[in-house]
Amino acid sequence: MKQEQKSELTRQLILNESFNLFYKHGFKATSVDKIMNATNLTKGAFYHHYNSKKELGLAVISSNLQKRVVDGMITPLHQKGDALKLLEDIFSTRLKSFSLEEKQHGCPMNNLINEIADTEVAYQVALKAIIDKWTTALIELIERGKTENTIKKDISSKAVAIYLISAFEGVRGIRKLYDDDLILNQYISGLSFYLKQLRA
Amino acid sequence: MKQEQKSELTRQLILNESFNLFYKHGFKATSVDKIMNATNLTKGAFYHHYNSKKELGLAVISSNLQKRVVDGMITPLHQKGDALKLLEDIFSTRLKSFSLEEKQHGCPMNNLINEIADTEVAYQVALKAIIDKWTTALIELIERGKTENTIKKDISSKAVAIYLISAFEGVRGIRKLYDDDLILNQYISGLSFYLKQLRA
DNA sequence: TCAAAAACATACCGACTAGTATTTTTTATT
DNA sequence: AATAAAAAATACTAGTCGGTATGTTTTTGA
Repeated sequence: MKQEQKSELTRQLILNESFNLFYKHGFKATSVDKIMNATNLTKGAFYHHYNSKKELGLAVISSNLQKRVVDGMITPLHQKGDALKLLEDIFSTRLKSFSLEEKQHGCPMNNLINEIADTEVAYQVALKAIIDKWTTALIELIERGKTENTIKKDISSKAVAIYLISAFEGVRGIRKLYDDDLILNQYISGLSFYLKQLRA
Repeated sequence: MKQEQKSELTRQLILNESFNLFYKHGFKATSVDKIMNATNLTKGAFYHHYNSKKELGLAVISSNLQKRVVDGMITPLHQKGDALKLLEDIFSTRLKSFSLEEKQHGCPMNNLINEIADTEVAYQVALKAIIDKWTTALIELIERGKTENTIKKDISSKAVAIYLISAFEGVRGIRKLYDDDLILNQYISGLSFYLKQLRA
């Protein structure tokens, strides 16, 4: 195999195992040793491809984490159809589709935001980039709804976007405390009412 | 000084310094050594009063953390006056009143929820107790609004409570990513619209 | 084929971790 | 004042942490 390909493959392996371990045990609680143990490689390999754990954290955020949010929450926003219905579908369907593990461990992005965003500006910037992307896409869809006369024109698209994201990330944290989905159903019910009120 | 009083004073000192350090640097990143350094006492004193770091964590949650939420978000709910106005005041006023540090470091409870709630059932239970208290108090106020005909009767009080808490905790995390209050203003605007729609 | 470079392995470093064992100091009781 | 008990200090353990230095193996290009 070509050297470059092999390198890329190793980096991807490290990234994926890191993402999983960061998600399950948190960033600080996951050591480089544990990550490399999961890859069946050694520390020497790690520090050949990355200069520090911090650099790895940033790479996980801007590749794995970003892709996850884009695929799950942003790309679906570009579908055709009634804007409000789309919003309700995406936010509630995604929540319902989560595995038990994903419910217990919450949102990988929100976890990182709350664990490490206030320890390093670099983490802040990387995570902000994802939230900004998400916000922008939401605003676009809400604006479309306004031009199509399905969404009230006197509300702030950005305020709605922020409120939607906040509630979604918030409930994914709170769900960690419970061992059933009641709280998610309450959230969905609350979301549903909220979106209804936005209809023109 | 009486022995019992001194003991209690020391425990309080440890609890308060722990809360501050957990808040600023996270639970895992705060070692027992660092805590005891902040108290100007030694490790021997710590393990005389607490059996483990985990026990300390639980004590911080059910004393400092609980008190903070009760004082800041629950007790104010029992005031007289229009229920919806009360809700808007409490959720937005509190947000605006936060210091720069409190904006940068987010919500102490939400931080812990996202950092350690999925690592130990005991943490889950302790944190859940706070959220349940908060939810119950919110539901009571919303129910009062219904009986006073200021809040629509066909909405689920619990769903509204959960949605309010979720959005509040969510935005406190997201605010960490930014260095200004724009996001908070967007949230407040979103909240304001949401509450308006609940009015009977 | 051969040397340079890249990929990875091994062994190690000093700093830090939660927790323990033991001793000294302070307080309370008689 | 003597004694016991509580509070706190000191010194330590075995293990983990991120990171480095230096090997060995594999791949590459001439």
